[in-house]
Amino acid sequence: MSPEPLSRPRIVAAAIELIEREGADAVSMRRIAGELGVGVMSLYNHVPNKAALLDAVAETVLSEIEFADDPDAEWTERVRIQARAFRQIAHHYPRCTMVVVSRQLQSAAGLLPVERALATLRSAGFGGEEAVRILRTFIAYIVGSLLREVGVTPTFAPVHHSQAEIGKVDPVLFPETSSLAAELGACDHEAEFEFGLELLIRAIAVERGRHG
Amino acid sequence: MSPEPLSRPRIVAAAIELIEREGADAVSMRRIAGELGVGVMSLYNHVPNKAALLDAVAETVLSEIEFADDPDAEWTERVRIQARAFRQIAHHYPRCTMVVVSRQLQSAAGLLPVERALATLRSAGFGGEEAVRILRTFIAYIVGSLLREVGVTPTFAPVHHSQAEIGKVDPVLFPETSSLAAELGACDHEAEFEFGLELLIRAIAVERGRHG
DNA sequence: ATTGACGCACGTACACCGTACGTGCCACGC
DNA sequence: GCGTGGCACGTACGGTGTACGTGCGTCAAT
Repeated sequence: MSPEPLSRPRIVAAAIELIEREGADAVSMRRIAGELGVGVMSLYNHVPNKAALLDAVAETVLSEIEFADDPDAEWTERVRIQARAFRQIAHHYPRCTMVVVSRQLQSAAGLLPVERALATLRSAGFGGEEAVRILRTFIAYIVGSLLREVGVTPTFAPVHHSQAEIGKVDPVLFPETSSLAAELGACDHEAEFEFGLELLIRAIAVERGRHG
Repeated sequence: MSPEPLSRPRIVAAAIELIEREGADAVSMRRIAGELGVGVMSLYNHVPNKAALLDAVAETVLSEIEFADDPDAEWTERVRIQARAFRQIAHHYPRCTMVVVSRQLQSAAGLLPVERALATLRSAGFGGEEAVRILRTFIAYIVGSLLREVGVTPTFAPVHHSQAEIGKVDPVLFPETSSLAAELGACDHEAEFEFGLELLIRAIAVERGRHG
């Protein structure tokens, strides 16, 4: 079937493709082996186990985000760009997003965005402790936004049917929720993301103005 | 073993206890049945399947968060309190947090916090669309924070060993990361959470002052 | 050229998983 | 007294991750 030799990158690529095509639940070692036209146990010559394979998936996805950093730009613009770069994950690999977010990796791929962000913040004049704090705040916001965007978090990212679903809430028990059904049922993820991002950036800008 | 009759709440409680004791991966229908001293298939008389059981777990955990809302307080304080209430989850049910966050539920338990938050924001004078936007921003931040807190997100919530781990990063490839190893290795989750929360609340307060 | 070792694809086997289905008990309404 | 329905339970099937053994191809040293 495939003349090229089995290899770790080929296995990871097959896993990513499978996740995007059929969802993370569909991933099994047998399934991946099938995709590659290969025996199941052959995979274990290149990957120690399934958990490590999923880590590799996360790492690969993470390493593919494209940073277009301009060191001469305002730090606010640089932060914006880095945050948006992260959000690309949800676009390029929507079904992998949960995998990426739900495993913690201490590999280089996971560290590089951290390094960039810290460098940006430090060069903007923030202290070390401050930079770490700000970074953590942004990551929390970004991770939470991605989860909503890929439809995993309970706040009405319309999974394409919720328009109908949402009308069902009892208007006397949940007056606000039901009167805002239209707004809750629709979600322009990009606008939503930008809104919170801008909010955070502005808040941090005034923070910096106050004591530094 | 247990004279009390099997029931859905007893099953859910056993599942929660098991998750907290051994982690979400340890959950299996057989395992839960074992905990209850009961045959596996008996569970299916009360719960349609495992996914529904996990939904029930999420719903139960969510329904146990305690809101101490004071309708007379400033909206900023009310938002603070509601956000902190959510964070209780990570304290009371740390290992369940991922389960809660990773399933979207449209049940009453999931809707009640939404309703409360919307009511608070509307009564503070925000428009409908605005309120929904702000709510989504807060939820993104809170969810992201919880994930970091329960040690699932790749930004160095010290899993209790990372102090050692973190020293390992190459100082020439990752100068900032390695020079800030101490700050990255430690994390006062409460302070961290409060920092971002305050940032968001202040930002929204000025937002409101500007056009409404 | 022969042999040895090693890398790697693969099959088999095992323990565990979710759950469809059938069986039997027991407590209730008629 | 008798049906009936709810519920606990056992068995069984198709799926999972992976430990282990086997055999083949290639390359190194003799």
